[in-house]
Amino acid sequence: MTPFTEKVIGIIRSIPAGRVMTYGQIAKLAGSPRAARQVVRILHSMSRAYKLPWHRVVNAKGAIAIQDDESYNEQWMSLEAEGVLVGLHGVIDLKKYLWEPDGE
DNA sequence: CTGGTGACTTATC
DNA sequence: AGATAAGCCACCA
Repeated sequence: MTPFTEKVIGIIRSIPAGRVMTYGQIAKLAGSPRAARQVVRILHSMSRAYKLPWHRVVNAKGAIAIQDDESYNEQWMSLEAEGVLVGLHGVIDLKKYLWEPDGE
């Protein structure tokens, strides 16, 4: 367990319902602006153990990044359930839903 | 230990 | 604007 991991977990846990964050933002807030991959790995790895809202994390385009259809569908449903309108391509309107902790 | 990969991002061409 | 390269670091073979 590294400090980076703990930060990432804390950041993801702080994402309010109905809002999303990008991997890049999380990585930057955690201390490594280009460590988006680690965020992904941590998320994938810890979401199950820490009950993290991984469905509130999307890529830089504001789209669902998952490759697995089942998980993709699960994220889609979770977002819709929180009031986030997801496009048919899994694209989310970042201008509306992107949560910036600094601008909170 | 070495090497390759990944639910990604940003900068350059 | 689409394609390429480099960066990041944990995990698995």
